Amino acid sequence: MPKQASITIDKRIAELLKRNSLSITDSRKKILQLFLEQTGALAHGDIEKRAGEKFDRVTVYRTLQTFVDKGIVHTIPTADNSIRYALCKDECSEGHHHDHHVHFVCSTCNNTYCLDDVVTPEIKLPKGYSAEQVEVVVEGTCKNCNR
Amino acid sequence: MPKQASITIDKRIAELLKRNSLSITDSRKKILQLFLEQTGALAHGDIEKRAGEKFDRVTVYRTLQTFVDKGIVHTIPTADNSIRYALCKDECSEGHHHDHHVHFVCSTCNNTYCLDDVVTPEIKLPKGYSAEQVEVVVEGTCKNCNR
DNA sequence: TTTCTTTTGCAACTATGTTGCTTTTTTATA
DNA sequence: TATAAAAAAGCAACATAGTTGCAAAAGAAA
Repeated sequence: MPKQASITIDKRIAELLKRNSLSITDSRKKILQLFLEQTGALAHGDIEKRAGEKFDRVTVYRTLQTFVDKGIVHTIPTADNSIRYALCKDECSEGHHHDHHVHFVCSTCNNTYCLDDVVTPEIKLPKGYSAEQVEVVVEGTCKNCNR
Repeated sequence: MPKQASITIDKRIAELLKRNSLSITDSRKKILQLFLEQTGALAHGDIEKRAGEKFDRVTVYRTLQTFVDKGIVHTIPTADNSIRYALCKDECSEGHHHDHHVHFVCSTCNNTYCLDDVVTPEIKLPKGYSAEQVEVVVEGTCKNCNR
């Protein structure tokens, strides 16, 4: 990786953390880097592994929780009961996620993607029910695996 | 409960198990009864509690897994990472779930419902992606809690 | 009833997630 | 840039969730 690029990413990360009044620490930098380096979503386990056993499990849990609280990442529910995390777009703010896109789980490569351009549809509910949030998870084959 | 009604339910349960070539056992009967007795979905923990500590944890896990495999119940992913189970409608068969309805989680009473009459919408995916299944979970306030 | 098959319960284990507390790191400020 | 206050990390211990192998028990079939 060229030095220039990593400086840029470092700056981006530092700004992101400052904007959310979070201390700039190794674990937070590393975990954010993992998210920036890749397109898909990450499960807690992925992060633990990819961080190279450098951080305590508890630190990873707490860091992810902090990121969710601050609106930096959002969670994606999946059928296999393993929460995945993905970076939020800019519209998310503390305590208020605007996560109106569809999520896609590839059954071949098992990656999870945010389809940021696919908005969740309106759901017409029966009388008496009112919706606060709509989660759509599509399972299928992704771009790469379909080739 | 009138005796007549419970005989009917017992018969229904026995038939359901036979149809799926499953032995008729206490735990299976009891767990199916829990599902039939209530409108919402059940999490593993709910079942363990409501079965009155009569069965081993392992038995409950295995029973639920068997029911999922046979297409008797289906799972509902939720944002809090706790899989919930609900009875399938008749169209489901072994190894092949036809679970095209929307699920609703009430943020007040925390119950999960199958909205059998609300079908999942078509999702237009970006080029290269193909869908096998679409899961829609709506969070909001249910009929009872909105009153 | 007896035999064969299926299911259960138990024990032990792995994985996942949480909490309290101490030490270390970061930040703000002098 | 040294230092005090605040925040975060690490550790230990615990709690919950889920899995596996195996022997005992229950169900099905004859």
